[in-house]
Amino acid sequence: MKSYHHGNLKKELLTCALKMCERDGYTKLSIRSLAKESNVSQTAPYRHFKTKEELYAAVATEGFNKLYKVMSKSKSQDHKKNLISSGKEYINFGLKNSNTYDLMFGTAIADFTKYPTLFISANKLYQHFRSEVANHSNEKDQDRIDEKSIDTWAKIHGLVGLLRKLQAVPSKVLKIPDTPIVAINKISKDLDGYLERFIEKI
Amino acid sequence: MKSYHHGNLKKELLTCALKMCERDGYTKLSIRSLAKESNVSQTAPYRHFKTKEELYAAVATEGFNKLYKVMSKSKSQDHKKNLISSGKEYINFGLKNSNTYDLMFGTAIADFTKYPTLFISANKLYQHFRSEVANHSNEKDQDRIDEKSIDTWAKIHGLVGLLRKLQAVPSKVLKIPDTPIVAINKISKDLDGYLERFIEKI
DNA sequence: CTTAAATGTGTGCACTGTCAACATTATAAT
DNA sequence: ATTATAATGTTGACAGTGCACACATTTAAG
Repeated sequence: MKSYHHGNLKKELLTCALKMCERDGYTKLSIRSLAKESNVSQTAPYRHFKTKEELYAAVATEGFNKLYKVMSKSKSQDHKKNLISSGKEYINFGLKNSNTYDLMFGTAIADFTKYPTLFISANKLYQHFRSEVANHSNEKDQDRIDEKSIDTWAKIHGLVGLLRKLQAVPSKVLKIPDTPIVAINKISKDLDGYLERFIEKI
Repeated sequence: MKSYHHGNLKKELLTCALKMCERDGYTKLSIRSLAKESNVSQTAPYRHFKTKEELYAAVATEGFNKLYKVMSKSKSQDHKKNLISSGKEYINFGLKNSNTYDLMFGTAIADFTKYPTLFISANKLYQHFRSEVANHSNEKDQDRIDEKSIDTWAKIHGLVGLLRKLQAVPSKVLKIPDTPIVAINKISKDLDGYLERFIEKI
């Protein structure tokens, strides 16, 4: 007994897309398969997302919100602890939700300022991160805080990129010497220690 | 007067793919359009690249080779100069050839160890980079050299990712305050100085 | 010289994003 | 309450995609 109008299709499409995207990667996510999974006709999603990129943007927005959530969990008085926790959560998110992470930082969405809600969510994340860096480094100069924030972000972001490469590789490759893979693997074995040393240097 | 057999199709396909990929991004690169651009039938490329991913891998390999080339240009006695030059070249490559860079480090090629030539090219690049880091930091402990290399690489790699986001954004966005965009823009304005400070800390 | 391998073409399948025409329902205006 | 309109759904079509198959032509090996 289903009615012609779904009632809450947009939300259902989004949660469905989120799931599919994370499971199979955003390149595999098609509007048609999404429609099928939501039991509507193949063009129904177009009433809610004008293009595929708009759908991507919606998924990415959700991703930023989730990341923001886990990164603002730690509310210790110890600023260093907060930053380390955030770093861990960030890396963890990037590794566990690697397909979504890709959507957030990759090239699927060429100019993310075209999607205001996405832009806002991304900014909110940065501001939180920035405030943590500011608190930890005890810096007052705004330009320096900005530089340190980008600095730290770039490094963690890059690290996620490299660690993800490691994940994809078959384990026997770890035995081949003089390879970035084995170097990254060493770090990944003691990620906590690495992070600690790294935050120390900020 | 063209003969049935092309003669050197594989090479032509590759250079053509390289060009198309850089111009339009690898997502727009299709085997069919590649075939058309090379004036062969739409399935001819399959004789040389079993799958699209294999084509991607070939393009990415070329990318690693090019990057290696520009990064090993500087052969100064001053190790710091070498490293800074490499860093600049790396970032420059990532920004100028951003679509190829994407192919090299993104998710288009899930497991790059599946393609031996690609794997080798990537390793060669890392080894060069690592030796520069080793020379500059005057470190002997192999594990530390590895950590520092990955460390530095991650940061530059992450920086490229962030800078590319900046490139895509319309310039008026730079006026919106409290945005990572403006922070990144500040760094990009004085990339040389930033790099100098950053290498110093290694 | 024959035969196998390499490299080309053509056809077809299932899938994709997107559009236009149309059906149904919810909502706002009278 | 009735009606116009906007929102939201469906169907069908178009051009483009990756790839598999059968077939043609050329090259190279025996």
